[in-house]
Amino acid sequence: MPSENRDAPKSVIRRLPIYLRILDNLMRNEVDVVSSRELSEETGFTAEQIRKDLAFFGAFGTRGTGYHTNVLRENILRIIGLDVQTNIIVVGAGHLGTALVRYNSTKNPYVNVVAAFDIDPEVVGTRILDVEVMHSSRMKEIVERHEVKVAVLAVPSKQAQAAADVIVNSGVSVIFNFSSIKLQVPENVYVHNVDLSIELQSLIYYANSEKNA
Amino acid sequence: MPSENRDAPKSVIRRLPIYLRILDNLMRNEVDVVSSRELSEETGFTAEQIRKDLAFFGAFGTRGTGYHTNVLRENILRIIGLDVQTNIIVVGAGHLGTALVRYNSTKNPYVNVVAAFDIDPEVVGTRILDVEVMHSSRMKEIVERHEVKVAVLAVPSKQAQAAADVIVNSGVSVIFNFSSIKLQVPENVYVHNVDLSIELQSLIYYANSEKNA
DNA sequence: CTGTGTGAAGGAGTTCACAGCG
DNA sequence: CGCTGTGAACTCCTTCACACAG
Repeated sequence: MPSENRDAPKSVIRRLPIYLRILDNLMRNEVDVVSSRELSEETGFTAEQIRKDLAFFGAFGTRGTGYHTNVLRENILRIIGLDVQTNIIVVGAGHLGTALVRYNSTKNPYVNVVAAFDIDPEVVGTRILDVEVMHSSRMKEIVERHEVKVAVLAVPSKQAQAAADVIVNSGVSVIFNFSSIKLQVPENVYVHNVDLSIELQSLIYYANSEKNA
Repeated sequence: MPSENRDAPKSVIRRLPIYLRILDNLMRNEVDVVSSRELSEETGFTAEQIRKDLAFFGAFGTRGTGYHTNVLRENILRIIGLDVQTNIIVVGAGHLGTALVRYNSTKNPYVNVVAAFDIDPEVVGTRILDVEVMHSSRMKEIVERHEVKVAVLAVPSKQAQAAADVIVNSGVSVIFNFSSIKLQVPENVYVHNVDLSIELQSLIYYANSEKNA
């Protein structure tokens, strides 16, 4: 019986929140039990893969029946660490940063945006929804007070490394980086890059190879 | 000698635009030649992997020397299909959509945002930078006139499937989807999903497993 | 003698096939 | 029987090791 000891494949961790969203929906519709086959239809992943993913962390299902929606949901919440509200900050209150504050405040359950940061006096002191935009010099104070775990980084590339340094110095160990530079960070800091230009450019390859129907 | 016949691994296609950006920088700095080792230092990928990626499409390098920056750049542009400007549209002119229009207009070379679309009378007729926000009913006309290849979809989840239907009907075959639902599209349409909630949630797993230094 | 191009070996993740429990 | 849990086979990609061209 495998447990949470062996470190989980990244691919599995990426899929867990997808299962979670479906389970949230099923809960709302008061569906008590769900099979890997049904999850397969919702997600597009194969049923075997879903069973393997879930079995990696333990045996949550009932043979012959399926998975109890709430049991599975609780377990996934616990595995990811979403059973307690997670505090995050957004660094950079430009257009993208602002959109990300709004997005995570309204569309992302389980996370709480405690503050946004910028260095532009024009925006410091303003609010995005009910989130205050503070000067970056206050980051450490806020991170410590709210035990912030994750920083979303959305500043222009030229300022990205400096902003990352401030983030690391504040004690945050996970950075969700939207800038297009490779951040230099200590080993114990985990950086996840999403580069929208790069992703769009690689899509163009597929747009151009669409000769076949 | 492998050529562009065998269909390229997705992993390779994802990395090509990263090489491209570095080559653009080298061109600006008038660096004529670059080795796989130097590209490795910039990207974090191993030198062998970079050579394999590039060799997949042909032998662009010079043994004992490295790659000629401009030759390699031209080849990558041609492989991806960025040697001609690519026209895209952004569907949804809310906060995220607006940020994406701005982002791609200013930060993404090689692509041209020809229009944004929405159905809210409040925003139809306004401009984001110099990009006009049009009613979705005009999408087909614009797509045909400008031979639009890619649509960026950033509307609320509830409207996402309807918007995707309009996009598909307009003749666009590649959708960059920021909504959190699984779009139902014909087989010949390629959908690339980026779900910011999901990605952030999976990051929280790593934030919580950071016990080790 | 340097750095590319590439077969061979290795590793990670997915699919298959089925044993086993409710 | 039905659906989960899981070893085994397989596929895809990465790393290794080295031949070979400039």
